Amino acid sequence: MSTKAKEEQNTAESILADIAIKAQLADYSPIKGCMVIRPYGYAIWERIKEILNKMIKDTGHENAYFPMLIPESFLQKEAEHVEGFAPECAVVTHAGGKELTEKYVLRPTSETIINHMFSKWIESYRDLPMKLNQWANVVRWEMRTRLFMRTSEFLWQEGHTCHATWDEAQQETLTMLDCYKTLLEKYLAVPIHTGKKTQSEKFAGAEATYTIEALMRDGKALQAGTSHNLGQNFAKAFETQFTNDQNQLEYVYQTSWGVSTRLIGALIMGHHDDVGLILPPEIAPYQVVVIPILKKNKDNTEILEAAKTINNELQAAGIRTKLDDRVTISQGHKFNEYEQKGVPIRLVIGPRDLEEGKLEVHRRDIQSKEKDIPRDGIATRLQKLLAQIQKEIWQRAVDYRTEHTTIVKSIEEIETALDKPGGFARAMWNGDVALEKILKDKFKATIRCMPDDKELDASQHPCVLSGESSTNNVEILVARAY
RNA sequence: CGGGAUGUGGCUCAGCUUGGUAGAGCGCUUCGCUUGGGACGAAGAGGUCGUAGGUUCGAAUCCUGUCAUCCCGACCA
Repeated sequence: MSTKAKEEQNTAESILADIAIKAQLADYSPIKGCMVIRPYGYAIWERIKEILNKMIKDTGHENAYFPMLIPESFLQKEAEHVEGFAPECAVVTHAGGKELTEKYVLRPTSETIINHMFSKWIESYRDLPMKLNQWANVVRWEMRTRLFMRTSEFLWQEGHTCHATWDEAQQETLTMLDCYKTLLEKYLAVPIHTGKKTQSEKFAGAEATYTIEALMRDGKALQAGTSHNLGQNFAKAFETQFTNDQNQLEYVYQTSWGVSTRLIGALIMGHHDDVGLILPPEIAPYQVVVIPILKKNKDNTEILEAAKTINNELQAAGIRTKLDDRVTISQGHKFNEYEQKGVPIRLVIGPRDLEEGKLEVHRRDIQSKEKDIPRDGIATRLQKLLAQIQKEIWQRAVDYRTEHTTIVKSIEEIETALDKPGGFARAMWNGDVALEKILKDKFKATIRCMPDDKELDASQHPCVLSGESSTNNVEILVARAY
C-alpha cells in the first residue's frame, strides 16, 4: 500500500500520533496515558513559555511554585470542585514505607493548596490584588488519552489571583483570556473564538468559565485554554478573607486561568499535511535549517565555512536557525526529517551555489523550492519570507474555519452541519439545558461556548430548540470536540 | 468497568491453523562505493517469542490464569 493511501485511511487520532512521533515531539512512556516530551517538542513548549511568560509578567503577575502533593482534605473543601476532580485524582497512600494517615493527592490543579496559602498571606485590602502564576505539571487520570491532547500528566501554567472586588476579578479573567487569544492567533497562527462556557461546561468550582475555542483540521473543536472567574467560592471554602477599607471582613474575589501542552496538540492538528507538521515561524524552535551539501571522505571545509557564515549572519539578524552539518546523514534524509518536523524554511548550500553566489530556498508550508536565490541580502529576504509564511499559514487557518462554520436554525441543521462541512455550527439558543443533552446523546457534540463575536440577529434568528426568536436568546457555537 | 483486538531483536511484522527449539524488512555497527530529495554492495551485532503455570519426549505454536497496550463506549484541559 502506498504511503498516500495509508495517510488517507488514517483516522484523526493516528494523524496526531504519527506526527507527534515522526516529528520527534514526543514518545510513549511506560506509564499508561503518560508521554515523554522530546527535545524538539519541549523546545516548542519553551517557546510558548517564553512568549506567554512575558505577557503574564507584563500584566503584573509574579511566578511562584506550590507543591505537587495536596492533602486529600483540601480537595473536599469546595463541594463542586471535589465532585468534578475526585474521579480523576491519583492518590498517594504510602510514603516512607508506611501507610499515610492522610492521603495526598497529586494536584489535578492547585486552587486548593494555593488558597490555603492565600488565606495566610492576605489580611488587608492593602495586600490586594495578589496575582500569582506557576508553571507546573498536573495529573488527571484520564480514561482515554491522546498525545498532547489528553495525557495523564501534562505541563501547564496556572494563574491564581485575588482581588478586592468582583469587577476587578472579572476584568482580570478577561485580560488573561485576551493574552491567550494573542498567543494563539499571533504566534501559533490558530484562530480562536473567545466566549463563555455554559453552566454544564464550566470549571468545577468556578462562577464562570471563559474559553478560547479553536478548530482543528479534522473538523473537531479544541478548548485551547480557559480563564475562570471563581467569585468567592474558594475563598469561602478556605476562609480567604481580607479587611476592606471600611474595616469590614470580606472574602476575596478570585480568578484562575491556564493553558497547557495541549497547545502543541493544537499546533499539530491545526497545521499539518501528508508529510507532517507545519510550524508557523513565530513558534518554530528554529525557523530556518541550513543544510550544506557535503561529500563524505572529501574536503568539505569550504562549503562548511560558507554554511556557518550564512548561519551566523541569519542569527545576527534575529532569525532562529539550526545548522545541520552532519556528514554521516545524506541530505535527502535531512530534507525529509525537517519537513516532518515542520521547520518553515530550508536553506541549502552546495558547491555549485558557492561558486555562483546563490542558495536554494525551500518553503515547508507549501512545499515550494526556489533555486538561484542570491546569496547577498539573504537574511533580509528570509525575514520577509518568514513573515509572509506566518501570514499565509494564518490565513489558511482562518479560511478553513470560515468554510467549516455553518449558521443553523434547527437541530436537524446542526446534525447536517456537523457531518457535512464539519466544524462549528453557529446558532441561537434559549438557554434550555435540554439542548445540551440532545447534542451530547445524539450527535456527540457540545456547546463549545457563547462566543464574544456575534453574527446573528437575536430578534430575527430562531432558537434551534424552540424555533422562537427572542432578544433573550444567546448565540452559541456547537461542535464535536477533543 | 463493559465490547473487540494485540503482545515475537530498537521499529513494523511473518511464523501459530497442522507442536520439532526463531525469521524478514527497516534501523544499528564496520568496510567499500556513492552523494543537489529518504543510495548501493558486503560483512556483522542484536530476541530464554509479555508473564506464571499446565499438556507433551518436545511449546512462539495447544490449554488455563495473569499483566500490559491499542481500538469502540461511559469521564475530561
